[in-house]
This record gives sequence, C-alpha cells and structure tokens, in this order.
Amino acid sequence: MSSAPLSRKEREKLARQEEILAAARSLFLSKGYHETTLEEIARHAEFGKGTIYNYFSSKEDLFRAINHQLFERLLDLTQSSMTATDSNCRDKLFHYAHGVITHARENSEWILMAMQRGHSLKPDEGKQSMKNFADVMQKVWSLISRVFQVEIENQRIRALDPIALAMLFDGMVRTYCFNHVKFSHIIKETEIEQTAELIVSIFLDGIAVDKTN
Amino acid sequence: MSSAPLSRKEREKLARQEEILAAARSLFLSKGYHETTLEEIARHAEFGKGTIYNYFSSKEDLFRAINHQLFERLLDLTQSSMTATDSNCRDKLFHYAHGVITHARENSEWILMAMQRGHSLKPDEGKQSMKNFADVMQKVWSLISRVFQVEIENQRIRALDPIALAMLFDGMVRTYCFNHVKFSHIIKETEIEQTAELIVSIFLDGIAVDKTN
Amino acid sequence: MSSAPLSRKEREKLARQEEILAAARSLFLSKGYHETTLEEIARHAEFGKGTIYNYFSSKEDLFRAINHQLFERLLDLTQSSMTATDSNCRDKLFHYAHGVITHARENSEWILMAMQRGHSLKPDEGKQSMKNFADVMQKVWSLISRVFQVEIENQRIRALDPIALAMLFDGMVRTYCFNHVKFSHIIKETEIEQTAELIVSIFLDGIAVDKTN
Amino acid sequence: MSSAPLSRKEREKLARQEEILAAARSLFLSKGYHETTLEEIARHAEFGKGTIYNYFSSKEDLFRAINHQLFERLLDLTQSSMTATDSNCRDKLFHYAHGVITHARENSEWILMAMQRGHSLKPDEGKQSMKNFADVMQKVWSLISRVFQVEIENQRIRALDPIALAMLFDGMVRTYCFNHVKFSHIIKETEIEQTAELIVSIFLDGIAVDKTN
DNA sequence: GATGAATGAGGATTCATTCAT
DNA sequence: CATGAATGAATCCTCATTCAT
Repeated sequence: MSSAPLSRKEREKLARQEEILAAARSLFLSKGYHETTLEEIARHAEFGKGTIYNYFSSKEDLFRAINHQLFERLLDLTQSSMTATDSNCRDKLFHYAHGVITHARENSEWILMAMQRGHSLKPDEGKQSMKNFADVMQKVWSLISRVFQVEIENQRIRALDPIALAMLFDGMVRTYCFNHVKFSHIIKETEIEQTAELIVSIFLDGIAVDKTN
Repeated sequence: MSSAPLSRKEREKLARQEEILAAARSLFLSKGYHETTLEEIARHAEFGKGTIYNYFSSKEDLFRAINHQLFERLLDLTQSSMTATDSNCRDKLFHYAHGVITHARENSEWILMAMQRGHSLKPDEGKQSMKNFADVMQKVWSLISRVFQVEIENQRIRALDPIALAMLFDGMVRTYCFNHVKFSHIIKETEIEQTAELIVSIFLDGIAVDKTN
Repeated sequence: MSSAPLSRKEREKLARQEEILAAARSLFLSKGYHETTLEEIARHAEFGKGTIYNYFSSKEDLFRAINHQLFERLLDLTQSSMTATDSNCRDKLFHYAHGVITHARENSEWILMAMQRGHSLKPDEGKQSMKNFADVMQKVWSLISRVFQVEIENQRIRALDPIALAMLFDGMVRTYCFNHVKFSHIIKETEIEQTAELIVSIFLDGIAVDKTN
Repeated sequence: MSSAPLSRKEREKLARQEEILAAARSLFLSKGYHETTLEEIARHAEFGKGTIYNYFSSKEDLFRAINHQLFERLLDLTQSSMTATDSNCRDKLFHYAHGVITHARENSEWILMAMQRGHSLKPDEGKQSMKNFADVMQKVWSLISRVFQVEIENQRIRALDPIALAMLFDGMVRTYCFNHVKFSHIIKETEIEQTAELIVSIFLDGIAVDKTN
C-alpha cells in the first residue's frame, strides 16, 4: 500500500507500535478488556504508561487497532482460501478451517472479545472501515458463500441458502477453536489437519452412514 | 424439589428477586457486565440501589445467579432432548436445536457473556455446583455424545469421536443463535423449525449431493 | 425525681428501653461506635430494627443515652465518695478508686469511647445537660478537688493546685482501669482492693522511701 | 539506618508522603478516624484523592503509618529518657514526662485514637512490628519499670510491682496530656516544666505533708 | 407497637487520561 | 519522545433511617 520506503524513524515507530499491540493483545485475550489495565499493558510492553498515548489515543483505540489486525488476518485468510483457482470446494473449506484453527491457537479468544465488546464500542469517527465485527463477518460469509453458490449452480451441493451455509460452516470451525482453547482439558488433543478434515467431512458428507435413513 | 408451599411473603420475595434478575439479565446481555452499573440495574428493576443488595451480595453474585439460571435451563433442555425414549437421533438433535434457538432469541448473548467472564470470576466458594461454564458444557456435550455413541454402535453414524461430534453439532446451533441475534440485519428471517431442520440435516446428511465426490 | 408510680405500660417500656441500651452498650464498648451497626444492636436486643427508633430517635441519640447513664453513675459515685461525712481523705480517695475500677471492669472502654466521640457529637439540642464529657469531668474533678482543698487548708497535704491534683489522681485511676481491660494479658490480676489501695498510697505518700532524697 | 543518600526524586516523594501523613494525622486527631473522609485528607494535603493511593494502599494503611510514626517517637523518647546514664530516677521520670507532654501538645489525641481503633484493625500482615498498641505500651512500661527495679533493689523506692508503677506513672502523664488538650478551657495553662515537675513530685513524694498520717 | 424491606446519601477505591519534567 | 505522578470521574457497596403492613 505505502509505496515510499519507510525511514528508520518510521520503521522504529512501527516496531514499537507493534510491541504495544502485542502486549495489549496478549493481555486482552487472556484477561478480557476491562480486567486489563493500561498500567499492565505498559509494563508488559516495557514502556511508560504515557508512551502508549503517543501511539494510541485511548485504551479503546488500542482495542480497535487489535481488532483491526485480527479482522484483517481473517479476511486475508478467507480471501486466499476461497479464491484459490486450483482447488475444489472441499480443499477451499479445508484451507479455511485449517487456517482459522491455526490462527486461533495463538489468539484464542479474540473473536469472543470482539463479539462481546463489539456493540459497546462507540463508533470510531476517525478511521473509516472494518472496526465493525458485523461488517467483517458479513464479508467473510459472503466470500465463503460464493463458493457454495457455484457448487449449487453446478449441482454439487444441495440448493440451500448459501449465506446460511457459510455461516454454519464458519460456526463449526469457530466454535471448535473456541472450545479447544477454552476447554483444552476436556477436548482430546488432535492434529489440526485431522480436525479441519473432520469438520469439512461432516459439513459436506454428514455423519450418517446411510443417507436414505 | 421444594415440597413445602411457600408463604405469601416468600412468594413475593421470590418474585422480586426474579424481577431483579430479569432487569440485570436484560442489561448484562445487551451491554455486557462491565458496561452495566448497579444503578442502572436498580433503576431498570424499579428498586433502590440498596435493595439489590438485600437479594444479592454483590454485582458478581447477581451475575452468577443469572448464569446459574441459564445453565440450568440449558441442561434441562439437553437432558429432556437427549433422553426422550420415543425419538430417534434425528428427532433428538432437532429437539435440542429447536430448543436452544428458541431460548436464544430471548437471551441472545448469554453464552457469550458467560464464556467471556467465565474465567475472570472468582470461584464461588458458597454453593457447590454449576457456576462453571466449562462444567456445564462438559455435561451438555456428554449428554449429546451418548446419543451419538449409541448410533455409532448401531453403525448408523460414522465411527467418529462422539464428544467431538457433540461439540461440533452444538457449535453449529450455538453460533447460529448468536449470529441470528447479532446480525439479524444480515440473516434472512426464517422459521425456527426450518433452521433447526437445516442444521440437523447438514450434520447428519452433509450438504454434498454426491457423496462419492 | 418522678414521683408518680409508673404504670405497667410505662414500666415495660422502660424495661425494653434498658434492654436496648444494654445491647448497644455491650456492642459499642467492645467494637466501637462506627463498627457497630443498628442491625446488630437490634439483633442483640432481640428487637426489630425499626423498634429501636420507637425508643431512640437515632443511633447518635442511643449513644448519648448510654453516655448519660455512664456519666450519671460516675457522678453518683464521685458524689457519694467525696461527701461521705464519716471518712477521711484517704478513705474518700480509696472509695472513689475502688468504685471506678469496679465499674470499669464491667464497662471497660466506655471512657475511651465517650472521649473519642465526645467532640464529634453534634450538640444535643433536645435534652439539656450532661451529654458533654467535658462537663462531667469538670464536675467530677470539682468534687474531688474540694476534698483536697480542705486538706490543703488544714495543711494535711501540700499546697498544690487542687484541680490539677484531682485530675492527676483521677488519671491514675482511669488509666489503670483502661489498661487493665485492654492489656489484661500483660497486667497481673490483682484484687481491686489492693489496686485501689496502691493508687491512693502512691498519690498520698509517694513511692520514694526517703523523702529527703 | 538508611546509608545511601536519597536522590532528589526520593526526597521529594518522602516529603509528599509526609505532607499526606501530616494532613491525615491532623484530621484523624481532631475528628476521629471515621469522621474523616479521604476527600478531606486529600484536600487538606492539597492533593487529588487518587494521589493518596499512590502513597498508601488504603485509608487503614494510612492510619497504620501514622500510628507507626507516633509509636516510634514514643519509644525513642522512653528509651532515651530511661537509659540516660548521667541522671537519677527523678531526672529520668522528669525527662519522660516532659517529653510526652511536649509531644502531646502537638498530637493531642493520638493515643486515644490508637487505643480506640487498636483492636478493630486487622493485623497488618505486611510489615512485622510495632503496629500494635499493646506491644508498644508493653515496651514502654518495661523500659520504665527497669528504672524502678533498680531503685527498689537499692531500697530507694518502696518494693512495689515495678510494672504497675510504670503503668501508673505513665497513666498520670498521659491523662494529664489528654486532659490538657481536651479541656484546655478548664485547666490552668502552666509551663510544661512545672507540670512535669509536679507529676514526678507527686509520684515520688506523694502529696501528703505528714507521711505518718 | 413491632417489623424489616426499601431507600439513597455518603464514602472508599479504581483507573483511564493528562502533563510537567 | 518517554515518563509516571497527579487527577477526579465513575462505581461498588454500606448502613442509618423511613414507612407500609
């Protein structure tokens, strides 16, 4: 996007910003937004409290920036999964599931957090796009649903509402991620590949042995 | 459970308690725990601030009581769905999905809220059971998985990990509920029956037309 | 004072009032004014909270009533000690010391409490006299000092400021009482007679063996 | 004790802490613990409310710090009075009385306050020593009593319980102090020297003219 | 009279944000 | 730029007091 190469100053600034984001992300994700104080974030990032305000105008703004990052990654992942030209539907879904699960193991609760605080956020007048969880999800589902749409047109999958399908597929993936981190003591540890495989298989093939049943 | 008939006093006390719970639930659900002040809860319940404390020892306690209620309902629903003797697996799953969706339309985000605050809650030393989200989910999944177990033994569904199946099925249902309330402007309004039907159908039969694909 | 014999109603009212006073006194003395809630007082007195207000207009008023009682007793004791016609100075002082110590064992900290809250009390516009600790002490010292005055005139004690002497004598007695209850684990348990005797002896005779020293 | 010279920052921090302590002490002493709000303390100290909490973790902690200061001073005074090598018993007692009275004119009711709240304070788990009024008094009396002990052994004072003597002597001094501030309108203003002299004289010599009386 | 549920003023405490250094 | 001491708005909670039953 930014064509001009960054000066050392700018690069350093960006690096420090990322350090702060990382510290805040880690804390927000593990303790929740309100349970995390700016004091802690600053200590974690090894900066003074005031310094944070040179990079983000408020705690809320910091939160938004993190959301933005995470949303961007999810969108990128979805985009690349769904628009790959050399893969069929099953592969596309697998790629998506695999990517989300991988990502989630690092950023366990981010979706939860984004959801939870989503609507209590004051609309961010400054920057324009993508701070809204709903917008992001809409795009994600839209991208996925287009794949289904094609499959439906080719009569390879049943003629169901593609958006609903996208949502339900995503729901399986996302809930699995969440549970995995949250209830790791309950859930058997399995390879990410196997899990993604399982989800896709269920979604496409169902679990019943005899479909005439 | 409570065999002795309640006196008028006791009934009124319970009624007022429920009023407070309702007000708090509504606010917690729509704004989140921290965004809701006791002042608001009191105003909403049309009581004085201090009165709340005659019924609940703290804001946290109030939150726990709400969780408890919701958890109980979910468990009851699961139990009654999964142990019905005169229904097959498909019916059982449908009953569960239908019940959760119905319930969720009233208490949209409760699960989210419970999840989110779950681990920042200090363990409630007083009463023993069921305040823990993980415990509840474990029970729910366990109940569902038993049904799958039987089906697997009868070779009516594929030999997959029944707990994982329970979790994924529940995930579809739950995520659907959440999205429905959260993104009602995006999602087409459909009958609860149809939706439950759809989820069960996908889960059992898959969406692919040709399973040999 | 009240010449007319009291009706049963009046006697019962008085009895209940005394029960409340006793409960409050016990709690105030052992826990302090602010640490004692009206709830506790009511429970202790086995009355409803509201009932207290039928007998005392406020917590402060209740406190004042207790002070009043204790002050009255102290004044009575001082009066009777100091005006006894058939006793010399030594006997008078002994009688006073003995009485105060005896009383204090029951009402350990009342003096402390009265002192402490004395000046933070809003002046009681209603009743006129004796709610003021300073007034009471002034009277007590005045009564004691008159005895000293006489002794000085008769050259039986040194010509020192009688008020100062009264105050210092009372100080020994009072501090002893306080310490005795407060630090009972430190202080040897002794007979009240012996203690009173000791104090009077020190005050009159000093502890030095050779006064020419 | 503190060998390293303090940096400017540290000195300023300490100075501000002392300002807060002074404001709190003044208010606690004149109005009592509960009657003083943190708001007032802050205003008095000319700081914001929150600033107080940068120096003391709670109102109670602030109170403890004040007690600690006052206790330390009392102990220092006692120590230096009683262990002076070039003074006899009379001088030692005079020095003590003089010191306490001087100190008390500044911090009139501190002992009262310490006494009063002493037992309602939760034990301060953090630091170990000296927050306890009982401990301090025990040490003070012990120090004084040793002087009496020696005098008794040398048969210069009567063979009475030295701890009791210490307690009673201290009682005269302390009560005098208290009364002086509390009832300054009643008590004649006298020089501190004269007062200390008087107390010592009474304690050693008694007030009676003729000891054979 | 007795009661105790309801009340809300009052106070301790937290923490995002500012700003002088 | 970085800092962290200072700030006070905001919030939970307590408890004396009232009043309908």
